[in-house]
Amino acid sequence: MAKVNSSLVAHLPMFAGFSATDLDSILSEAHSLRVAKNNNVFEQGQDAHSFFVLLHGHVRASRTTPAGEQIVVRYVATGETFGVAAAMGLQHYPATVTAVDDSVVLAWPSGTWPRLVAQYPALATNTLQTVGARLQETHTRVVEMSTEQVERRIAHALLRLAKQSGRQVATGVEIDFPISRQDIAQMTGTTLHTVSRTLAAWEAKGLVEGSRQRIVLREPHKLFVLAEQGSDEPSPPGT
Amino acid sequence: MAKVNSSLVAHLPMFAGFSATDLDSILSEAHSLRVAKNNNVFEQGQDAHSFFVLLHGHVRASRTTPAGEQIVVRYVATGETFGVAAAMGLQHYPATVTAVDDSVVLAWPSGTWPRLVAQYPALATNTLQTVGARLQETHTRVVEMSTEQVERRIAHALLRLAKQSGRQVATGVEIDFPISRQDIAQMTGTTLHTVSRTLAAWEAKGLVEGSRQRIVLREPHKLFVLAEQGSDEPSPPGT
DNA sequence: CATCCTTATTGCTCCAGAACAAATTCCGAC
DNA sequence: GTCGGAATTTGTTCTGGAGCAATAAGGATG
Repeated sequence: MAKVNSSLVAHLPMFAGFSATDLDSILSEAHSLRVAKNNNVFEQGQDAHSFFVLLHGHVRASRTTPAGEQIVVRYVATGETFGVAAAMGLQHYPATVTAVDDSVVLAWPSGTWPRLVAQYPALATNTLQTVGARLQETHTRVVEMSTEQVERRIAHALLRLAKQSGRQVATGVEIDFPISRQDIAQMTGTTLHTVSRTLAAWEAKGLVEGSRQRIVLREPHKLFVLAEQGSDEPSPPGT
Repeated sequence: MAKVNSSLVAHLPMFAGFSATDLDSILSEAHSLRVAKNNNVFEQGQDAHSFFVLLHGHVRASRTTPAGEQIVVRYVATGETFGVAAAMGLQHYPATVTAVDDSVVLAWPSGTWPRLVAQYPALATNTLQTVGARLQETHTRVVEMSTEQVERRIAHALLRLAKQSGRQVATGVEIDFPISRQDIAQMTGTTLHTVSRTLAAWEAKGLVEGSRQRIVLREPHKLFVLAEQGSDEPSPPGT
């Protein structure tokens, strides 16, 4: 089994408050795994055999409806936990996780969770915080979908992606993994057509630049203003 | 301080796996509190001073956007936990919780959480499961909002409410607390106008009956079919 | 470098449902 | 029982963005 250096993961929220010895012990139960771009780490409905930490790369969690439509649940950045279905009491994975770039994950068999938690209770509280934060984000998304129109939702989604996985480049902040118009549509509850049109309009205004599977935010601040108040709205007086 | 009988809460998911002695010890840190209909238990943005279990009644959690629009995050039924912001690492409540009926809650100061968890680690794992389940529900809601049209979303929302807090009555299943068209609109991301029209149409078909703040599902099964496949769609062949 | 396939762009039509606008009904308070 | 505010219903108009239909532009493959 590949040996993982505890210093690589010591700073992750999942392992906050653990000594190097504890960490080594926890890591000894895990194995690391390469997942090539466009391959699934696991699939929706499968038995939740393992839980994971993403060491390198980017993966996407998505759900498929009975009718076959997909929506993107979230993108997972390096260092984040995913697939903790078993800890949440689920027998099966509620979503499919796919590598959007060549990625490396650390995997623990779900069976080890109860024992690890019994021995290191902080694992449970750390995970609770992570899951809690995700719940808040998802509520925010529900609020946005309920109250904002498409343009602002797309702006919010891009800003969030840039914050989570943005990379400074010459012309602005680039989203650091391949992402299609379709993906953005599935994150914002719209169609790839509308996303394409919206980005084209922004590109004409110099707010973003993009090409196939690539987006650079040239003017994050202007995008932020647009996300917060919409493109026309004559800034509320008295506020 | 009002004494709470441990047998009242022993069966709740929050306290699964606790002995009567443990329970008494945990309960000794809590106090119970009456909240009259239409009063808030706490408000969005306030310091997260306590966490709660609902002993009696019904409360609603809602979020307000900067622009002043409200959306309903969820309804809490008897026995459920709410306000566990502190356990999730939040300083402030992310939503406002309002009693929709005269209610009784059990409250623990947030400061007791770390100590309780240290002493009773199962509290953390139980809470993790609860929060995890809520995350899944919220994802389901996102999926619905992304892929279904209004009529089906309303049907799903009603069925969920009926499942959670339905009461058998002569003509069907009644939702066991006052809920307005506006509330349903805020749960499904639409307007009260559209909800009113939709319910009126269903009432004409005998699917539901309703009056001010009251809804009875007369034909839950038909509503279910509608929720799953829409009102027209000619049942997919070969499936 | 020719072919194929995936992704992206763009024009056009159409409609679900939002927005606006009144009425109307119900309930609690005095 | 009358008054006043909140909840609901219902009619009408309007539009954001979905749906449909091509076309174009990249990348990958052999």
